[in-house]
Amino acid sequence: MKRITIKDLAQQAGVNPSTVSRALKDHPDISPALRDRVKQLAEQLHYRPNHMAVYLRQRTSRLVGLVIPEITMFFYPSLIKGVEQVLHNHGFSLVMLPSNESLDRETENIQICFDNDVAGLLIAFSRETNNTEHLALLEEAGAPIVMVDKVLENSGFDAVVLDDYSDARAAVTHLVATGCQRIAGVFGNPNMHITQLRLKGFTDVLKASQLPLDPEQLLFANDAAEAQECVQQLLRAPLPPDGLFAMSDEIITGALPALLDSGRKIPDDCAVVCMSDGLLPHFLRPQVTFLRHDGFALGQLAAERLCAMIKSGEHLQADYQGRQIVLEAQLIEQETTRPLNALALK
Amino acid sequence: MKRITIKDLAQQAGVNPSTVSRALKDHPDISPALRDRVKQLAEQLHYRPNHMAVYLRQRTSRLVGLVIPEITMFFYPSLIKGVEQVLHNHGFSLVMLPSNESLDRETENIQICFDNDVAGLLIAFSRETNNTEHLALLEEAGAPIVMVDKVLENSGFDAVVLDDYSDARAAVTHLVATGCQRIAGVFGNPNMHITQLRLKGFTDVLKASQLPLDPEQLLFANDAAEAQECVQQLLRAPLPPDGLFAMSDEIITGALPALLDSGRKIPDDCAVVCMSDGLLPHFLRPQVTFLRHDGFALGQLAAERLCAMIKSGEHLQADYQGRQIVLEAQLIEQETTRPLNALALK
DNA sequence: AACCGTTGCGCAATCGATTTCTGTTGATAA
DNA sequence: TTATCAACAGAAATCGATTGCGCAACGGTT
Repeated sequence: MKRITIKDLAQQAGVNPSTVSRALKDHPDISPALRDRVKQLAEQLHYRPNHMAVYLRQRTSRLVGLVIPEITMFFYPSLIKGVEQVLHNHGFSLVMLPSNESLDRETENIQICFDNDVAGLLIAFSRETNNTEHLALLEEAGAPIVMVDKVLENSGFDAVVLDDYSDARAAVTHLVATGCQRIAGVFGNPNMHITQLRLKGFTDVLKASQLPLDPEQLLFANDAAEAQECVQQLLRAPLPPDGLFAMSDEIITGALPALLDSGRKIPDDCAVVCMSDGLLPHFLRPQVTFLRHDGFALGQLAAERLCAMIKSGEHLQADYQGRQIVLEAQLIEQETTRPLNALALK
Repeated sequence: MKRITIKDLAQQAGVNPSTVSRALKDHPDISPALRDRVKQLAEQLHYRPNHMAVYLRQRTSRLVGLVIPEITMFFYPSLIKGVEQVLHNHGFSLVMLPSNESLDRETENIQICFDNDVAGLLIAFSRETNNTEHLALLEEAGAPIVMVDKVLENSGFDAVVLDDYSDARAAVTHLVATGCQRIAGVFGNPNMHITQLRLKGFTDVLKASQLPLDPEQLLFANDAAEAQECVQQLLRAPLPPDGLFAMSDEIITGALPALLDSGRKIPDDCAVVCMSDGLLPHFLRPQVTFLRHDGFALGQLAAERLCAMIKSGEHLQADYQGRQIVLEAQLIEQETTRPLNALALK
């Protein structure tokens, strides 16, 4: 019940608390003999410094806030895992703060970070968020901030992202290359920056390929269930698609069952490609060709960057410019797209 | 950059810091006039009390530790979400501490909780854990502890669990009722208590039904990929199963593709049933009959119980006995098992 | 012998909020 | 008019760890 404090150690050792403090952190002022004696005593009594007291004194904790739009089974588990691993290696603990896709809640989460004197913040914005005003509180408090995955442009903060535009291009290009003529796209919430980028990648490829860009073939869904409905609707159209692009794990998880339920053969009736963390496609049947967006690696990168900033304090300089780190993706081909030489057969 | 403290308010208001403190928390000694003036000032200057200082003084934080074996896309996202929702409603923040299925790491996580003076702990044990000695540190510090999902028996701590034994029975019984004769089971790590309970449920039903219990039809897998291999192996046997029980989301995620890849028809060649959070089966094809284990509700229950303990302090009594809360599950029938009247047809 | 630098450690302030103990008003009752 | 008691607010201690400053003791220098 009773917690051992530095005073207890001091009393036991017959020295001043300040001396104990210095001994424990190898201050040169303390003689090796006393230092060892104190350390041994601390060991014996299972002394553990009270973080709260240290935080209070040093005005910063060993906590890092992770604010994400929502806790889902898609993508974020990987990201969280990557983040946590790196943070732990650097001696930080993770405070999980989901925003439930609400700006208000996101703002509140920032305040919680402030209240707890977090050493830094990792944030993926909700779909309601379109500026970074609510980060000012923490920024002014001197905490480093790294945006990850769902970011905003021109915010001045560091960003660790995927190349959403190019990666979407690559995915759609693959679909085009296999001979699709009417390609539909199912996207996440149109408010999100990553949706806009992926959508632009999608449309740019279709334009460049001189393929039809039917607005009715562009659908938006907030979750897997909505994506399922979207695709069902898509398939009822007089001219259904022969190629489908799914923007994310969440989308493909809804889209694929809808395709299968309609009795279509993949890829013969409709080829499919998506962007994915890479876990799910391994277990979906048929296995989907996808552009691998490694959430784990993204989380690691973001956390490493944040830890570097915490250590260096570089963000405190008046003229500090946020750095942007882009993680490369990888195309993983599966049987849901026709073989590339299908083109030659046409 | 500068943080507003209670001293700043005191200076501005021309009173003593202690008076400000009292005014802000509606102490009867403070006149309404002054109270309102101070509150307004606090509002104006965006005063936020420093949690660390409060923690230090009051010896308890608004942080709750959540220790789970691993961050995966299966089950835990739901659980975390449920936990977080309830904690947030009660004004607590969640510190995420994955153990990576390691007892050492789990022990370390407990220490981190102790160091941060958490108000309470929610824990799902790693598969290496078979006693609760490492919780003593926190217990002695007076923190309430609630075990959730992956628990140990006779530990004296509160437990919020599913009825693993009965639920497994129900699932297997359903399989038997639809006429399966050779039922195989794929389970998680055999070290886990929940595996043992579900395994016992499984075998008890087979025994009671006088069905063969071939040890080669009992397989254990640590993740979805291993489950996939297990089932592949199972299907190569001279007498392959006509019914399959998958213990969890993770298992079914590997098992189902293996079945499909073998070209089998479900349920005609092999009926399938699993235990699941209920999210995934909605998107798997074919849709699997499952016993729904609601992770979200489980997380909510556990967090509610913990918050109640934090408030009441009931766990501090010398003779406190941990309470057990069992969440009921629900059988969700799908096309992966034959219709029940198949029995009559035989 | 007077001086100086170094070593080794204690004193006390500090972080921000809370709380106990006091003390000072002003009002009311005697 | 004085005793008494609210109402109100300040001083100071407290939580645990850290740190600037001071200082004693000792060895070496001139």
